[in-house]
Amino acid sequence: MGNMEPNDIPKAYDPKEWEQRLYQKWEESGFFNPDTCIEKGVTKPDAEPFSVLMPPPNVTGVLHLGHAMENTIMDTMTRHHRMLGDRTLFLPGADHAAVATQSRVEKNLVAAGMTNPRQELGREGLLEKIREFADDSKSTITKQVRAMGSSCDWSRFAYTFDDARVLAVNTMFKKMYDDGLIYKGYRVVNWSVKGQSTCSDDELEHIERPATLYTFRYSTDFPISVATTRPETKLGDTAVAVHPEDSRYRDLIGQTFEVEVGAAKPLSIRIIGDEEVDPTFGTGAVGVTPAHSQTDFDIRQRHPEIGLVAVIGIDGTMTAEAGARYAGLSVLEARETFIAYLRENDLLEKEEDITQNVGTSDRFGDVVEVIPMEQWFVAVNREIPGRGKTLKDLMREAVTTGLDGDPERKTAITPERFERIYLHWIDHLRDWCISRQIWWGHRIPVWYKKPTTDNEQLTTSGEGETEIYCGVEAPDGEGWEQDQDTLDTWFSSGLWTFSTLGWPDTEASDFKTFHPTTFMQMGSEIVFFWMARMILMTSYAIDTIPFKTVYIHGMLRDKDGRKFSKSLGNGIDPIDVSTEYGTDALRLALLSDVTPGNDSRFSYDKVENTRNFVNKLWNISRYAGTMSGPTEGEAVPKSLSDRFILEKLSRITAETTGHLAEQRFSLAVETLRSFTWDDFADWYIEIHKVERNDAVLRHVLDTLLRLWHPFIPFVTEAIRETQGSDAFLMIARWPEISDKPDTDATASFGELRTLVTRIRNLRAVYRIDPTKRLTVSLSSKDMGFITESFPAIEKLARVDITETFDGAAAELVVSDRLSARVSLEGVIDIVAERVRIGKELAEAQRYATSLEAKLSNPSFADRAPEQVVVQTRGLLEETLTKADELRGHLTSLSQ
RNA sequence: GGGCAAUUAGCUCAGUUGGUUAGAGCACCUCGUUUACACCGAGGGGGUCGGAGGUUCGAGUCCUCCAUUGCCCACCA
Repeated sequence: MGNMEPNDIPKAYDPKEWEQRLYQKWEESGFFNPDTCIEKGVTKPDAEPFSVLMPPPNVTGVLHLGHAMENTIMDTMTRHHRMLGDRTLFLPGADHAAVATQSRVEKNLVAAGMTNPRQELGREGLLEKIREFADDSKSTITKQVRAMGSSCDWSRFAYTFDDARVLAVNTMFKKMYDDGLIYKGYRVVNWSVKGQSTCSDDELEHIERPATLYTFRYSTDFPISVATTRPETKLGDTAVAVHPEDSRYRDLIGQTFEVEVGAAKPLSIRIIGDEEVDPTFGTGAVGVTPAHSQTDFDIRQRHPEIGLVAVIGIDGTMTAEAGARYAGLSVLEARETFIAYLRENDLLEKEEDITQNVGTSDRFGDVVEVIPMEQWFVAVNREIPGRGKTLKDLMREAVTTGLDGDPERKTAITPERFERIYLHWIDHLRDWCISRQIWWGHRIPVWYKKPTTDNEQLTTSGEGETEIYCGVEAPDGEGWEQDQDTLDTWFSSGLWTFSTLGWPDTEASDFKTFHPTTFMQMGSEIVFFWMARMILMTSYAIDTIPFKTVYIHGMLRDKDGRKFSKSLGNGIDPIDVSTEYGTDALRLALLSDVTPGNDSRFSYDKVENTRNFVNKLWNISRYAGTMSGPTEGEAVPKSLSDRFILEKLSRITAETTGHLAEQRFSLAVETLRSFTWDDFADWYIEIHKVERNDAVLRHVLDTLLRLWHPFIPFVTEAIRETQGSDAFLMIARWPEISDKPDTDATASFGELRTLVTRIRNLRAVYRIDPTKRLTVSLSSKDMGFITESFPAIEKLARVDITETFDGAAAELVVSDRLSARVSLEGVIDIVAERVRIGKELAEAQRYATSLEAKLSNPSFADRAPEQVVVQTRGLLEETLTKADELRGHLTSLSQ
């Protein structure tokens, strides 16, 4: 496109005219790909690498505003670093999201009329359905990410479930298996009856609900009463735990009671002493159900002599172990039956209504049962062979001292407080159950070979006759059958920063160049799921950190502070917003008023505001487009306002650069916005209309477009194009920071600004006809600093500046060196003006008094730093001078 | 029960290491058909920075306690 004439350019920026086309041009240019940037000479081959991995969105559906915010953060960082000349990679991807996706597809199938999709379709059939859904959703997602303007390298797109990632997952599994860090064990796990699968502790959502706390005795001759909210599980009790020092029960410790509870066979309850029991709570005794309680299972680890009886089965009904009377009943039916039994036999001592938190499956929604099963686990407390440390140790080191005390291998967390939260979480971390019984996911790379059945002796002997093989690929030979289970989706997510870069090939060029990655961002709700697992996997397998910096953001809420949710129906599709207001406006709105780690609100008011800003920038460029003459030229300052705008520009360049380096996105946006609108548009451009220093105006605009580009890539690139440039702004260089401050210009221009504002204020106060030009005379000890700006002042304040004049006038004291007389002959009455000046004088006197008080305090002079004292003294002098002048004016007005 | 945040103008929020008389956007009031922009311009009103103590020459900023709201963790059986 050629250089557009200013009147060819529409008055309002229309995002629809530009966004798709610009994105396509960017993408086709290949500059999203760091290798292309080097080939085309945009980036030096030895440039510093910068890499950021997109947290892969789940292929469960469409993206929401939260994703839009994340993409904006990542893309802003990416574009900034690309402009800094770094070898920049923003790698996109998608997550197969095991449970989440399968449960979504199953729900859809049920809604479409199926009763039990797993049965009706079988493993392969269901997987096929899920694959179709995932592919569909993947393409929607990538379209949305493009629409957000994300400058990611699509040629490197990674999927957590593609061949390269399967290789990484299996390699990692085998490595951990060989190191004894992955084991198969019979332990209690969280079991979702509805989903027919395990879930990890972190996949539980604790929901508060009312419950009844029953206090009862197992039988009349049992010496201790215990309390529970889950009476039906008491059929699996094998012990009662008391505090070892509790005088009430101390003598009973070690005894075993056979108690008849109306089930098939009596319970065998042993009294044990355990430090964890709180003797002051309830009866001071705990009925121990090792099979159906995580903490009780832990008690059994400490007291292996007690039994383990599972009374709830995987279908959520009572087992035969619970006794004939209960077997087959649902837990609720069993509860009622057991309570009825206790009542009949006068064993129930107390019923209390309490609220309790129950763990529910965050995917399937049902209350999770704790059930003992054989599952695969990652051992977090086991020493890693040859390293003398556990996985937990590594996870701690990575964010505190750095791995092995090496600060180069330390991850910095923003905001810092999440470091403490993370460490606290590690303290409570148990072995991680990684096996799932769902089908959509990485199949556990373990194969079993049963012995040949003609040897009857072996089969019945029940001893280690099954061969086990763990490997990256299936073993050779006949008769091997792969483990039916799949892996927790976070297992593959944990490898994300390196499985995407070529690992396990540690010689892969991407891996060597871009790992550890530079920057990561994520929502606070995912820190434990994901950040912790990435750190675990990376420190274990590669002995380094996954990323150098992680920025944690809060949750995006609606304008009333509510979460966005399907059930509330308050969801907003980012694409709708960007279609209506433009992607740039959306991006700005998502970064505004946000502080790290805290939730933020999204409202259409905000987007409207940012849209208006984008339009303002557009019109600034339209104004610049009205200038004639060559676009090149040294930006030589010729006036005070030139010096001011250049000085301020270099200052905000430094500030913006600093804010970006510290991920203070909101401050960066605010800095740029305020400069663009308040300084550049409202003052400098208005002055340019009389001073016409085109070179400076163009220089400022050009620099400003670069500074804005990482935040609002589309409109800035569009402006670049209307200017007739054929070089992408996307690969332009980030502005240099100048190191020669011109602070004098800032102060002097401030006085000019105050002068103009004061005159405008006079007009408003006295309701002076806006079209009437006023006469003004200026006086100063040193007029030199402002004379060059007379035309500007005359235009901005609509005045004519003269030497002196007679007649009624308002006296304005601008500073200690500049004051003005504004002719008000026949415009205002003297009395009103005296009142106005009187007010101003009173204010100055009040301020002077407070400054004097401060200075006369002896300890202020003693203890405050020299600079502060001098500054305060200067302020006082200025204020006193001003007060003097005002007093003079007041006197002259009364004559 | 433990931990972590938040509490600043009517609303939504900034305020980097304690240092000029606390800011922005929206909303509000007054004025304006100035040739970049009404998705605009000019001017203005509005806050004892949740409460109470404390440290300091000086506190929105640091400490203690309290209140309210939110989040995270935790199977008081």
